[in-house]
Amino acid sequence: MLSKSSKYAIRAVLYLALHSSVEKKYSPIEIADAIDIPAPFLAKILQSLTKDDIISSIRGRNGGFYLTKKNKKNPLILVVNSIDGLHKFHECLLGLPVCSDENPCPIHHAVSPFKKQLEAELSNKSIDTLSKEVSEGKTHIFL
Amino acid sequence: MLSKSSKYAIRAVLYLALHSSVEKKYSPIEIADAIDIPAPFLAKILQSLTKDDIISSIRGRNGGFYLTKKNKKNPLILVVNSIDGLHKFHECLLGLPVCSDENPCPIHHAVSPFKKQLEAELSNKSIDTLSKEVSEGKTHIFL
DNA sequence: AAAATTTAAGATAAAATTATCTTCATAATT
DNA sequence: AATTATGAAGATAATTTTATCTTAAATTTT
Ligand code: FES
Ligand code: FES
Repeated sequence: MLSKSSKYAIRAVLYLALHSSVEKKYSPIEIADAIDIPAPFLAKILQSLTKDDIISSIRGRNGGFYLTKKNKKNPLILVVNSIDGLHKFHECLLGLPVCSDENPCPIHHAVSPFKKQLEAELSNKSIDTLSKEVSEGKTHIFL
Repeated sequence: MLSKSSKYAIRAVLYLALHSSVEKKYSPIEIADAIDIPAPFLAKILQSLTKDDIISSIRGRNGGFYLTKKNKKNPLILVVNSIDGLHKFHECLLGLPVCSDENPCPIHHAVSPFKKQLEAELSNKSIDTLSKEVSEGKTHIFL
């Protein structure tokens, strides 16, 4: 469903939402260590998210990746969209060329409501909101 | 979520459930043509399912793949289990090492019920039942 | 017994995804 | 201006998944 890149990205962005600010920036290595994912791969992902203006970065000494207040107001689905594309949420789980209530595959009815709910969840909740759930200990981005 | 192999397998098994019997067997090429997937790849998948006794085959002239009545009584999840393994249904969608209500990731609550329902659907409905829905035109295995 | 047809098995290849490395540009500090 | 720390960009590599091919074994028909 989600690529490994998207998974890493979501966790990294939430990590930045929790800990970073314009004053406190993070290197890919710091983030990767914290959430236990490969650092050079994460670096690539962060670059790509920066290009799409979903996270922020400053290079040079004392530089790093961080989230502005504006960044934190975005819904998390921007991250998935930037990396995997939204079509991931609209594809048939059995690989049929279209997924619709009109031409459902045998598992469409079990699957479709949840694809919609997951997409809605990621679209409606801001990065900020989701990161607060993490800081409150309700959810986790590493174990 | 499901590998391409599993997707192809599910559709091919349902195709066999619909059309095959001990008297009427199908070659990988016939099935692949019918549901529009690559034939040599499907052949491998069918071999593997045969080894796990989920479908039946007879080789030599007039041979082919088919489903016995017993085969049709099995739940479809056997197919997924044989190819991908059931862990697919128990993994965290964000890649955390465990997925549990105790240590949920930020999207666990949106996702977990869906995984359970899908697994239940595939476990409770037999191949026979699901193929009947296809024959009644309620669902589709190709478009 | 020979020929024809079909699955089984294993080797190989292509493509996509995941991961790493190396060099360059940029910014702050000294 | 030189040094140092950092992200950006692009090349490369490893791994996994997907796909194909080739040969062998089995079964029926002739
Ligand atoms: S048609 Fe297969 S999931 Fe909707
Ligand atoms: S913990 Fe992530 S889906 Fe359950």
